[in-house]
Amino acid sequence: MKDFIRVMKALSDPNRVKIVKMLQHKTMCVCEIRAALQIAQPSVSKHLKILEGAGLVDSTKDGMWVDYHLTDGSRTPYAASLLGNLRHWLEDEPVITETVKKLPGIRREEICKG
Amino acid sequence: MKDFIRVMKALSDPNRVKIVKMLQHKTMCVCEIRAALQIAQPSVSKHLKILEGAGLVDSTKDGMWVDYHLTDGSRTPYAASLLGNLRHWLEDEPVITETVKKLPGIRREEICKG
DNA sequence: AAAGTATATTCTAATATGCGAATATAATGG
DNA sequence: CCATTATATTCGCATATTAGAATATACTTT
Repeated sequence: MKDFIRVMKALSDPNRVKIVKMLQHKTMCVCEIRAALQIAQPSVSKHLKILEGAGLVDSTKDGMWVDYHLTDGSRTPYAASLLGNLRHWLEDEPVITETVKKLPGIRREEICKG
Repeated sequence: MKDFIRVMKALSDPNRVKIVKMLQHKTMCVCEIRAALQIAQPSVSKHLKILEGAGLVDSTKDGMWVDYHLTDGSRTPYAASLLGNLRHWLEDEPVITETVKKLPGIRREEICKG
């Protein structure tokens, strides 16, 4: 039950859903996500921690950066199922398509340092 | 997005998940649900309203009683998918099996009037 | 109509959540 | 070691959520 609730709660916030949808396109570091969502860096870190706790995303250290990427959902069937469904769900949602449209223009070398 | 978030939020509360799992077994009125969950009646009504708003449950008036039952999920693909998955998810969860075990002993003719 | 029962709504308190500023930690480069 | 940059954590505030008591509404029965 705890695992299920954690996944539901993690996906109950629009910013976290946007993060998942963005990570479907590419691995991103915190400041790239921050630039895409236009919210404060600590907020991004906290959202990522919640997504990580639910087994939806995972992180890899890359020098100064921390790369966040979707998991394969192996931790819980709930994470696996939702991640699978979210591949096609919300694809036509304006808020999502607009966010995804920004992604090619967001590269850490240019965006960060600020 | 709104519809998706509504379904996730609706299923982010243990009592509401229990309600869904109980309704998989039978249609129930408010006071039956109240007896099964051991929470106040207004709390049950509010949980049901949230589940209804998410397209997960529906209600039918039956004289003095209001029967609540699961929907067919036709309102949103999110409701449909989650209702389908919840048919098998959490089946072995202790909190759920114990709640479901009570159901045969809970009948409105005996439980209500209190 | 009046009384009784089931459900919904309102109100208030306790807790949880989301946000950003300030601060702490970790890694890189001079 | 010191400065810089990326990320994490802490803190305080505003809002949302959940719970139950009190109240309102709807239906049934007499």
